[in-house]
Amino acid sequence: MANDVFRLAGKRSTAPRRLILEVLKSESGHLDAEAVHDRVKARSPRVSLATVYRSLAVLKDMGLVARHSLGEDHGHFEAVGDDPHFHLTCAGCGAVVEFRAPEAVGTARKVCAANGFALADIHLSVSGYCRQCRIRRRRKSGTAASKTGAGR
Amino acid sequence: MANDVFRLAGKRSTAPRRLILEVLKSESGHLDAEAVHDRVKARSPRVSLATVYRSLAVLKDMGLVARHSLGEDHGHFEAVGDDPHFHLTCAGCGAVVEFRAPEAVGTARKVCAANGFALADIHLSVSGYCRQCRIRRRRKSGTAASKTGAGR
DNA sequence: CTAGTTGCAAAATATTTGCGATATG
DNA sequence: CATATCGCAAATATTTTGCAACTAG
Repeated sequence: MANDVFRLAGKRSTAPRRLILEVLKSESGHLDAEAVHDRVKARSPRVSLATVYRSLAVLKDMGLVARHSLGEDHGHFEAVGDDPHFHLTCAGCGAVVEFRAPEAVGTARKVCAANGFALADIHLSVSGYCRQCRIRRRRKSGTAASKTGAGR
Repeated sequence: MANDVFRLAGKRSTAPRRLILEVLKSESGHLDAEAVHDRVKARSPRVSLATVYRSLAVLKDMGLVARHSLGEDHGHFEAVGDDPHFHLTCAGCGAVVEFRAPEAVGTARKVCAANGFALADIHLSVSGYCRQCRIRRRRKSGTAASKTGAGR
């Protein structure tokens, strides 16, 4: 199996790490640390949340996992696959739609080159309101300081 | 003066709000909540950090301020100006370079339309390593679980 | 005068870290 | 067997909230 990814990266291949990576690969969605922890605990109850964070950090350093700030709130993690994609999120209900945008990659490369940077990561996330949320929104408009993303 | 932005938005024009907006407009950089608070305290020492957060939320709702997750860590705020721009950040030293990318706006619009979303916000941030940091990096490579952005 | 806004202190959330125990290479 | 990694609990950082006092309209 491709369990040697760790060895090759000079890291140890441990059960928690393998499990976490497996979880992220199977659930193609975007899980936050807590969600990953839940999935992992189902199979290995003694794995701690701290280990999940530490492992995610390692996996990210290895380039196998990406972290996104989807709802502008806390982090979401995702296995890095073959083709890069980005995220469209609904500011109302939090729904997430993935989309491809090769142009964005080109843009990023150009900008990096122009500034002497070595490209590491591209984060393109678009937010808006889905149909449902636009309707809901029309009724109760301008109630109070709503959700900002400034927060929590 | 354009102090009626608040009134027009159905919000009250208060000293803290005016000050915070002014701070963000003058310092064209990207300040985090604490930095904004510091600047504001210099002129009005009794303004609390809580108020800064609450005001930033209001300003963001009004579309006058944007929040970015630049270092992947905590939030940074910026006054929304005339033309939209994006950010290139160095994963090593945290340097931030702004750049324009009208294509990205087009891409975002298309994606929203294709999914029935009403476009609200575009976040394009590219990270990489600047020249200096690439050099620094070559020496001490692969020491341990470094900085992930998973964190703090 | 009334409701939106503030300050303060306490709470909530997300993530990190110290340390002794454990398991990998 | 040496040390990277883990689990646990405690620590940190960031952002939010309850509530009484204040103030803009």
